[in-house]
Amino acid sequence: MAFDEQYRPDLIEQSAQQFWEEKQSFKAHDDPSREKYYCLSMFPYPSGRLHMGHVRNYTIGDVISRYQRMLGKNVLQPMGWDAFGLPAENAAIKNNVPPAKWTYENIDYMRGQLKRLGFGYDWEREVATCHPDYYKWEQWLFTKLFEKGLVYKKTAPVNWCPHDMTVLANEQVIDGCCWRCDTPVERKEIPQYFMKITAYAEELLADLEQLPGWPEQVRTMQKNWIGRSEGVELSFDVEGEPLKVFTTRPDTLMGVSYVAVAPEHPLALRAAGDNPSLVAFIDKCKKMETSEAAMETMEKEGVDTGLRATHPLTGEDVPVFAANFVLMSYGEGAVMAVPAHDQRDWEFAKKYRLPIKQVIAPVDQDIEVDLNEGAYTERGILIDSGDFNGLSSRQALDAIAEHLETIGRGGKTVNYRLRDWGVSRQRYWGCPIPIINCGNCGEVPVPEEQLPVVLPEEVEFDGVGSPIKKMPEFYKTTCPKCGAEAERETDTFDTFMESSWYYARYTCRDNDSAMLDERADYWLPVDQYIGGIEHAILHLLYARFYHKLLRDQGFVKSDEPFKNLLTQGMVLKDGAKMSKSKGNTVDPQELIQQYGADTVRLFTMFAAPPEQSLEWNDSGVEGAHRFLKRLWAYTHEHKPALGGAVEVHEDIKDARREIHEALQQALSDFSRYQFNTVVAACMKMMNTLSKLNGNGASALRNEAVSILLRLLSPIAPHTTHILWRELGYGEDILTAPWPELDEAALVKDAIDLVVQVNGKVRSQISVPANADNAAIEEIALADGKVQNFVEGKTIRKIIVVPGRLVNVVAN
RNA sequence: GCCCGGAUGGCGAAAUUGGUAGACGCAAGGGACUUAAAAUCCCUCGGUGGCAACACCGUGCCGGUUCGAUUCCGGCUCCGGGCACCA
Repeated sequence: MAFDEQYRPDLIEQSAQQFWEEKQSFKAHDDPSREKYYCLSMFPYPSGRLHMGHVRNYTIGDVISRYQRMLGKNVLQPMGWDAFGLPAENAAIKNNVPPAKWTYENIDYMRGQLKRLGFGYDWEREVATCHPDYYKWEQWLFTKLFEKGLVYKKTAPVNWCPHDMTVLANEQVIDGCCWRCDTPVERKEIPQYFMKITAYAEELLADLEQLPGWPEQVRTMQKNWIGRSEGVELSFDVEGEPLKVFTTRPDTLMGVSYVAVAPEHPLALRAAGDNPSLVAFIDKCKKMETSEAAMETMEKEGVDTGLRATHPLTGEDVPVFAANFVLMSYGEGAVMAVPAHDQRDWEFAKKYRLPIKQVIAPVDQDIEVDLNEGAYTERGILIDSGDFNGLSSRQALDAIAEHLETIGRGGKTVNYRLRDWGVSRQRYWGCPIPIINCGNCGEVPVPEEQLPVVLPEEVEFDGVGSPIKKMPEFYKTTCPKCGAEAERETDTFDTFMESSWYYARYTCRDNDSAMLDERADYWLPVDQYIGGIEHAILHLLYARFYHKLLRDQGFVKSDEPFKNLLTQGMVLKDGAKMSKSKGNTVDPQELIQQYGADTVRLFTMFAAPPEQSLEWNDSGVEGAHRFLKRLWAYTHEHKPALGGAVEVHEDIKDARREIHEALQQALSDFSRYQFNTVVAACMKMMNTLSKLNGNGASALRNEAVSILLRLLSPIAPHTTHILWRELGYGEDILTAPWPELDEAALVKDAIDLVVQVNGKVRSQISVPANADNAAIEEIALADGKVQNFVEGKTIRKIIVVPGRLVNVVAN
């Protein structure tokens, strides 16, 4: 294209993209002889159009990919679609279009948007999780895990709308009611499949230590989520049967004044038979939402079941309550309560007038314990605890655990907050669970040769239940074991299943005979994973779990899928996360049309550091565009004369130092992925260039423009691609070497220092670059302003921070 | 409720290891160019007082450590994310 005087992003970007397309610039080669770099951004749900969160995520990923490529790495940057999910079903009802059609159309549109933004993806590796070629292998792995015993079935609660007769997602429950018909939602226990993630709890926790490239906050969140706690499991005796409880405070065992069980605990259900108030309470608990947030914020209530539990050590009887705060899914669904030493138990005991018995006294005898004000929750010394009196809490843990073990009533154990992963969904638009239910053989996994179990895409979708549950042609089949008539499972998988292994499938998505092959071990682990902080726990934990499953299946050797993690901050608008459901999205399409992809990319990188949340504001885009126009106009007007070494003439010495100082900042900020200040450094460079004149200006201009274009190329790849060629620097900036700093350019003859008196800035001095501390102190004290401030005072100390400041302490 | 973050000019932000708070940009005001406008270029730009030199105050709030704190420690406030079926 002609080197137009006008900056024309539409033409520039089309031309650059065509060049990359023809050269297949971003096709990744499986070349074990080269050092690889796998850069992955979390794939999008194809909701219809890109939003600014996507643009930010994918720009960060693309900048890193292009940067690593210029450092010489063999880069893989793929893209795909997390294509199953609830929104497609909602759209299907709203627009009367089948979920598959809606999804594939969205994918086509959004792919076009990603291409328009110039992201360097290897599109040959694109995956869509709703395609049978993809989910076949997920089904296959599930059957293998079923055979290994890592999958099991049990009943678990779902949100149930009794009016629509349908299962609701937590998101579809608004203030305890159905979002469509406003009917109060109920809990319903139904059989569902679970993956034994708890079998990997210890490893998932321990391996967090292997992830120094992850943000500390994410590792902390995962650690807390897994929630390992060491304690004691012990059993009370209820009507001759053991009732197991777990406690992290066995030292308080002698202070138990009641035991509480979950409302759906078998004991509570049994006791309810002849107790109307208990029946009413259990019924009331069934009306609760299933989300933890709802459970934890509601008022703590309970009802005496009338049962008595015999204390394992004292033999005393204490009441058994059914309580709404006890979770059936955590531990054994039962807890012992010590009101004197646990605040929640204390509040409950006050409410129901239960005894509060102190058994722990503070080590420091000056501390007063007032159990009328609240529980004493610190550790201390045991009192009123029989044989254990006088022991410290720590000693008591061992002593009591040992004693329980001797009498066969319990012992030390480890408990996790982490629960097994329920993967059944009673929805249509998901991957069918590959199980056949046979009257003779029970649950039978679908044999490999019959996979995939394909989800029918041509369906009537009315929103009342999943259409495949009403399609005999789908669910009627024969048992693979005995040949009898049998029915397929009609539930589908949680969509987190698909997003837990897509990163691995990109490495070999053309393999139609195996889930993964040896290419996975070349590319994996992912060197840099980039995505929203909202995925800090669930998605990232499931993907880590899956990686270990894949490893144990022999597909990969690494223990962890993502070596480095960058959690992108959210793009907010009006103080809240931009999302379709909140209706506060900004459509990047208009901005791209008005300013071009490079402006949108540049502004997105400039607006905030990647990890910080970004409050969206349209103004400011203009500034990024102005910068690119300036760059274009400048290089058009001063086409640098190529060749020849830089002659460091006195006229341009300061300018060259400024250029290299900016380069130094840019190089360092690139390496720590802080792109906003990379852009700032480039702008500074441009400012220096605009003022450049005098002897040697032309050669410096040549050097500086070449540096600037290369620094900017990962961020604004189209503009820099065209300029690199038009100015004659080379054929393809993608293959240019990364710029290098000239340390000699940074050298200064004199250094400006700030002089403080008692920590307040009072003056500035200039000292020779080679001055020692004594000389600096002398110059500082000789300064007139400093003398004014120290007059009449005694100088106590002088602190010299080389290259920065002098602080004179005087009083 | 529990876990994890965040808060700096009118706005987005910078300050890499405790060392000049506000780099870079936006907006605003003033000026140049122009018949005019746009574009572009130049100047000013945290607050208060002052003609000025300069002084005092200032990084959500209260307190602490230090010669020196946006940065470290203790206690709050407000906002955001997650809480297992949104993805």
